[in-house]
Amino acid sequence: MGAVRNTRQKQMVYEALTRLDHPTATQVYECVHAEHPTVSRGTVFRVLGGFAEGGQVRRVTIFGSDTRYDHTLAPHAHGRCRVCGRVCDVFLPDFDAIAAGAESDGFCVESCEVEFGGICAACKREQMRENAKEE
Amino acid sequence: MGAVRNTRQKQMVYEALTRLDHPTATQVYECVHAEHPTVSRGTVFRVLGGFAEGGQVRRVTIFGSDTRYDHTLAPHAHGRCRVCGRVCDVFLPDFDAIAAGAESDGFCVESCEVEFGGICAACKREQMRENAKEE
DNA sequence: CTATCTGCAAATAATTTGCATGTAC
DNA sequence: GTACATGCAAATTATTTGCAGATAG
Repeated sequence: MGAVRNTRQKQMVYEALTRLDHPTATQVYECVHAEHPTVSRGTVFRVLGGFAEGGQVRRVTIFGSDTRYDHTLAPHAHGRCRVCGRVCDVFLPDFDAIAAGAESDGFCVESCEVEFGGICAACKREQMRENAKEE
Repeated sequence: MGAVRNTRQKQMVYEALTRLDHPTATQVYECVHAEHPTVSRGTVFRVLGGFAEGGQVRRVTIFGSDTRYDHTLAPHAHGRCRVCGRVCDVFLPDFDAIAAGAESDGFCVESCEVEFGGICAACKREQMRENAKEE
C-alpha cells in the first residue's frame, strides 16, 4: 500500500509547472483547466501538495503573495522584482554558509529559504538605459 | 492630510504584538478582542497592514503558514521548529553577505528574508537529554 | 480486482471592503 | 470641524474536504 500512481492529471500538472514561471496553485489550475476542462481545482491542489510532500517540487511562499510552486530542485534563492513583478531564481555562491550561520546561533537547520525584494537584472539594465538617455 | 492618527486600537494592537510571539493577524485579533470585545477583525487587519506599510513592524510569511507579524526590526532570520512548532528568531553573523551573494547574480537587493526549517536550540537540547537517558 | 485518484460541490479560513458612525487633532 | 479611523457584516479568495464513481497497476 501507499503506492503513488502515475495519472494523466499528475503529468499535466507537472508539465504546466515546468512551463509556467513560479506559478501559484490557482495559476496551474487555470493552465491545465484551459486545455482539459474536466480537471478540477481539488485535484490540482492535491497533486501539487503530493509533489511537495514527495519532494518532486518545491513549495515557495514569497512575501505577502500566495504559495507558489517551483520545479527547480537545485538549492537557490528567489527574488521578487518590484518593477516587473516577476519571481526569479537567484543563485547564491555560498548557500551553505547561510545555514552554517544559523547553526552558530543554535538552530539545527534542515531546510532553508531565502527571498529577496528589489529589482531583477533585466529591469536594472532597463533602468540604466533610461538614465543614460536623460543625459 | 495623510496624517496617521494615534488611536487606542493601534496602541492595543502594537502591545499585543510585543506580547505575542510572531503572531498571525488572527492571533493578534483574538488577543486584543479578548480584553476589548468591541475591537473588530477589520480594524486589526487594517492596523497591522498600516504598521507594515509604515515600517513599524515586519510582515513575515513563513513556509506554508499564514502571514505573521514581527515587532523586532533588527535584521534577523526566522526558524520554524518542527518539534515545538514555534517560530523563533535566528541571528546570523553576517546577514549582509547574503545580499552580496545575490548582487553577484545580478539581482539588486532592497530587502531580504531568510527562513529555516529544523529544530530550535531548546528542542535540540531536549533531544540530547533523551538520547543520553537511553544509554 | 482494489487501493488510489479524481470530479464535484460544499465547507473552511484568512483577509478585504463598503458604508455609516465615531473620534483624534 | 473634518479628515482619518473604526465597527460591523457581507464579499472575496485561496485552499480543503467528503463522497461516489473512475482507473492505474
